[in-house]
Amino acid sequence: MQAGSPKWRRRSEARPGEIVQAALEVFAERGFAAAKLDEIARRAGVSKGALYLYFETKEDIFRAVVREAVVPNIDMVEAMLAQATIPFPDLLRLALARIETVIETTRLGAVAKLVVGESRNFPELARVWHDEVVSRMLAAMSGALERAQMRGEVRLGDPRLQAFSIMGPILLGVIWQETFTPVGAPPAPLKSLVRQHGEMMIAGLAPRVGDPQ
Amino acid sequence: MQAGSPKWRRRSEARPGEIVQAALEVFAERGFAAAKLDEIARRAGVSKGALYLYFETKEDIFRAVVREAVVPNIDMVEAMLAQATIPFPDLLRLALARIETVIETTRLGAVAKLVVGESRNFPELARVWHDEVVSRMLAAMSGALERAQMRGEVRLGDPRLQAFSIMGPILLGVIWQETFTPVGAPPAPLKSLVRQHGEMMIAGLAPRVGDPQ
DNA sequence: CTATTATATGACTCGTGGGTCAGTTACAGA
DNA sequence: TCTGTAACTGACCCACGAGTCATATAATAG
Repeated sequence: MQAGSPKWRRRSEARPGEIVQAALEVFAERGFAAAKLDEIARRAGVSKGALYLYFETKEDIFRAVVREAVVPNIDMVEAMLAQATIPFPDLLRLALARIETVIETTRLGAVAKLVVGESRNFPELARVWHDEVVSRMLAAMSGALERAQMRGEVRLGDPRLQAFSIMGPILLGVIWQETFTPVGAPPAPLKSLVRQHGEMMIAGLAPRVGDPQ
Repeated sequence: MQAGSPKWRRRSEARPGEIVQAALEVFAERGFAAAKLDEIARRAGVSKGALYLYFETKEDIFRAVVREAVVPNIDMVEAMLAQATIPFPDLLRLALARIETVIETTRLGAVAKLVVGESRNFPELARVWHDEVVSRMLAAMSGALERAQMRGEVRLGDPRLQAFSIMGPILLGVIWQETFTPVGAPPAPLKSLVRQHGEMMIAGLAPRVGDPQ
């Protein structure tokens, strides 16, 4: 054994983050049940035992993945949608572009698919995802729509349902990409999908002639 | 032991269907990995060994579930969308109403969620679902849109992307119902969602003034 | 009634992987 | 250099559940 290179190093600061990062990859690739702790440990560059220095259980690691990987990205979009000074069509175009960027630069899609797939077995996780991600996004979007309705920029209707109409195709695109493209389906071109959908929604949401203020 | 009531009966005709039915329930509740063959057997009223008289493996049962539970419903919607004589807005309203009925009267939503969740571990299953369900639905919808564009009833644009815009919110509604409603989120009112989304899409798809034929 | 066979049982095997822990190593402080 | 201890290892344990098979029973034919 060479004296110069230690077998391992003590790095208690950096470990948790590295483990979460490795776990994100493995969970995204295999799903919760099929992800093996040995593989997470290997990719994080530690032994399996080391995982238990920082996390209680496999489920605990899963929770950390969801919280750390996603929640930070939501604040940004939320803040953007809260801006009241921009005409709705422009606001929608901006928000959609931002969402598109987040999807393309993070593993958000994979995590979303993961949460949906495992929600039955981990209801608490579904609750976290709902409260900290989906619900906030939907509330921000509904809020913007409601204000736009009051200004007469958007036709009257349940703003929550309108928000569903806006967000739905994006979810479909993400799920398509994560689920069907890997098995040979033609890819869902997220960029043009978001753009065309946005323009269609702007047209579909435009107030009808003769609508009351 | 009483002579009058046999411990079990030979019912080789009815078994496979009963097993598939039971498996659908258990898979929908637990996901593939967490579903136990013992429980499927119990709900089907047989022993675990009997499952292997009719199916090779657990995966085999999963496949049978997907094929039997869903595929028959697709033909109907596909045929409806192929009708060329109806003005597009009416056609869309009819098709959406039909889809809504299928979702409400079958476990299609649960199976969809299941396939999405397990697609990484069972790519062949994702392929079956894509080829026999999603792709066909999308093709039927795109076809109707393309014909409507040629008749000048719908604004020009990539019909496949327009189909994504139409189908996306429905998927979102279904996933919402299967994922978040069980953990305390407000339900996604599928009926009104579909209706409002349909009207919005009809408005958003209407040809712009001055568009070429 | 008896023999035969298809159908069904349930105790069993065995691979797998989450979780444990006795021992090892890095490193800080004296 | 010599501890003390926090950080880390990896062989091990054991619960779990998919899949097997020797045995048992229902149905059927002769």
